[in-house]
Amino acid sequence: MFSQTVEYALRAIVYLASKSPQACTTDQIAAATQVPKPYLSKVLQNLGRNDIVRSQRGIGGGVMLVKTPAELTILEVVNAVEPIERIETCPLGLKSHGRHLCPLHRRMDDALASVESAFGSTTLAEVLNEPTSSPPLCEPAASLRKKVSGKVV
Amino acid sequence: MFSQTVEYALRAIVYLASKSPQACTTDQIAAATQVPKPYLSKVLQNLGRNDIVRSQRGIGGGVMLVKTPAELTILEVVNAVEPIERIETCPLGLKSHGRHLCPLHRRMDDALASVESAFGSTTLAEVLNEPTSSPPLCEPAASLRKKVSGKVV
DNA sequence: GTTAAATTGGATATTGACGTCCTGTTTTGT
DNA sequence: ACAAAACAGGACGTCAATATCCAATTTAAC
Repeated sequence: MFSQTVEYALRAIVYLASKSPQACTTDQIAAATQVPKPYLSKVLQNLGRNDIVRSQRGIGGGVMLVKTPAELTILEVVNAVEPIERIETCPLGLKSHGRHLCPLHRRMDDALASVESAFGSTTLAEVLNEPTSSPPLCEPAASLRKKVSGKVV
Repeated sequence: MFSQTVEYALRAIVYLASKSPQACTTDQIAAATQVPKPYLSKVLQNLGRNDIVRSQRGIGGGVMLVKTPAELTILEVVNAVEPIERIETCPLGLKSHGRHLCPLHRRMDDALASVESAFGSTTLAEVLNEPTSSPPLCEPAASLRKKVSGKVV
């Protein structure tokens, strides 16, 4: 139900949030999130155009969050790469229904609303700070440092 | 977020439920639901293979629901054409996470679960019987009969 | 200034979703 | 038996999502 692109974008943002406000290179993010690097760069470009991340070219450059993890919600990220399209009007174009959805589309839109609400009320900070035995993107005990192209960060 | 195919399948099933236990032709359903007829026939074939509908060839034949509208949930229809895939294990394949999802995927799966739950607890009968000013698939006042290829049913 | 690091953008596969069309098969009514 | 109604299935076309690759551009460090 969620596209691969959404999954990739969220992984990248979670990683960036964990490093925030530091900038990270596409290589770093790709290694940590297991997203194909060439495609990740497209996803990050997209996130850049939608003002979720900011990028800096050249040596020492990379990508960083525009907002703080506490200010950024999952919904903003999802809507940047693949907007959740609520059902506003009757998909059959029945004029008389107007803004009033039929019971079927009412329920479909309710489902969309619940997803939107859940994602909109969760910040990246909440995701990162939640006490858990499974920290996002990494093995609980072992650090990922060794895996990141031998470069210790 | 919901595919076109899911939308089409649900429209067709709602229509069939409204005529249940009568059989309807693909032409009838296509006209009432505004789904392209050739594609609708594929969707209905699919619903047939998944035992949601049963079809009868020849004159007077058509497609009908296998269950009664009261026994059939929206979820069953959705899962027949495009199963809601819950996130069971860590998409990054982190062994140590095992069945325990990280906070990010926990929240994504929670969203899926809420959709699954909402769809699973709603029967077609409930959709049809809900008091509303916008009955499913048709204009509130005018009947659709005149539109259905001139054949009064 | 030159070089190396890093993103940007364009061009190009590949795959599945969406959609169409045609032929074959089953069934009913005459 | 024949004709018409109706679904079944395969072949095909189109387009967007996914993914890759390469050349161009920016930037920091020496």
